Amino acid sequence: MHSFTEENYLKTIYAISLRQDGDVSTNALAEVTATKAASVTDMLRKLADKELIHYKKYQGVRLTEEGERLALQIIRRHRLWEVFLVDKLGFGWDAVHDIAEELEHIRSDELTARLDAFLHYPQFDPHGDPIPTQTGQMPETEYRKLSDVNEGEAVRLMGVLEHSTAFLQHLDRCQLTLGCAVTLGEINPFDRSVRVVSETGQPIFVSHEVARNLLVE
Amino acid sequence: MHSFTEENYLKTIYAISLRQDGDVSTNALAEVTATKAASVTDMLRKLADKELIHYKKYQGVRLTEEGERLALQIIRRHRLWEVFLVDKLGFGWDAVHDIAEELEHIRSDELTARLDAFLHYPQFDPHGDPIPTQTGQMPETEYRKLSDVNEGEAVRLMGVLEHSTAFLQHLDRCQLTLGCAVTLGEINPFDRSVRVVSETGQPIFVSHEVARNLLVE
DNA sequence: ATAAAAATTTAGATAAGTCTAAATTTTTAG
DNA sequence: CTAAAAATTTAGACTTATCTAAATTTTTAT
Repeated sequence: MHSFTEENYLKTIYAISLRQDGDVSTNALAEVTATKAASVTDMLRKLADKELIHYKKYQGVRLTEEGERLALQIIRRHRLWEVFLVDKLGFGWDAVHDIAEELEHIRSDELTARLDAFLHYPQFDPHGDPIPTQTGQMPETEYRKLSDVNEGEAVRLMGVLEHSTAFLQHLDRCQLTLGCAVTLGEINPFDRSVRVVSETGQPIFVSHEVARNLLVE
Repeated sequence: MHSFTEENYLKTIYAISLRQDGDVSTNALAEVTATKAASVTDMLRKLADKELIHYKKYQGVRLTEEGERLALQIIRRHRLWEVFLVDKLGFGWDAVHDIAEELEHIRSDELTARLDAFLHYPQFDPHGDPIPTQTGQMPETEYRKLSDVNEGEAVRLMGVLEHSTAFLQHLDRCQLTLGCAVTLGEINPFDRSVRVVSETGQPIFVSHEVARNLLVE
């Protein structure tokens, strides 16, 4: 079987692949896993031996089919546990990442299936990220960034691109909750900040930095 | 902080201490942890350095106050997760031990407290074992073994001493469920097997081996 | 009381995952 | 196009938890 650490590398390779095209570099992995490039190289050799990644020295890596299957399994478990922590245990959406990071490594298909049923087969986690299916499909979403929406459009907040505690707590303070409907007011041409109006009619000022990290439909 | 492995040793030392008096031997630990005596010795030196156990070479070990506090914390988490797995996810009581063995190592006091509340502060796990309190007290129970009960007495099944899957499944097949009331019929003088009669009037034959591992009140 | 048996510890080795420092390859800029 | 910079890999070392084999201590049985 593969270790806790190997699972984290697979998950990280998948995550980096999503936000760029081409292969994933050693340095990018070192940064995200908070290790040194030399350590990453060692692990890549190991994952390549197990045929979980395609790896050519100096050329970066890409998951094999089996590697991607495993990565999606881990992400599925992570997101299901996040739903559990928020919906059932009442944690804030900004407080669940680290705990889910541990829970995701419990490799029991029956546990995952029962948890899924207990949560009524959720399709999205508390941050709006889609939950991969049992068969390893990542549901497609067609969300736009709030920063790409035009003045006057009415949209609904569906997810976040940034998952840091600081960002999520900022959204809480602004009353920007997933699922809430907002209408775009004028976009400030100087700093591209924007005023949005929530269902309750309350105006909320949103910086471009925040708008770039909010997904809407 | 202490490792996953150190936690398992503490838990094991506590468990062995309960079922014998005097200090716990290296060999006993090696057997339960499925390692070799030499490996146990190494770990004991380490736990002694951290002042989690009292250890004198060749003399066996005993938990310090801090060691016992940690052991009870781990056992508390283990048993709370077992309640979750059985009561909320619908696992059989014979199928939860291994999964709880992994969940117990997630060291978040907030997670444990919220799980406890979500489960409505259970006092016993699915096998009738008491759940240590948040402050590290192991609730006392005054159960007798079914093998010590006299003919004609009416008792209620409250727990098990043996936790193997095989034993628990045997009880399921006999319809011997925790909480069920039974009256003792005659004890066979030859093999000390006993006939018990359940609430429904159904007679159940119980070997001495089984009776020795059933706790009643 | 002492020799044999049992239990325990020590010594030295291994595997996983990490590190630093040095070497190598690839990329970039003039 | 080539030299410097950046990225990556290799070499050698460390830590944790384990092992086997040998040495030591304790217990047991005569």
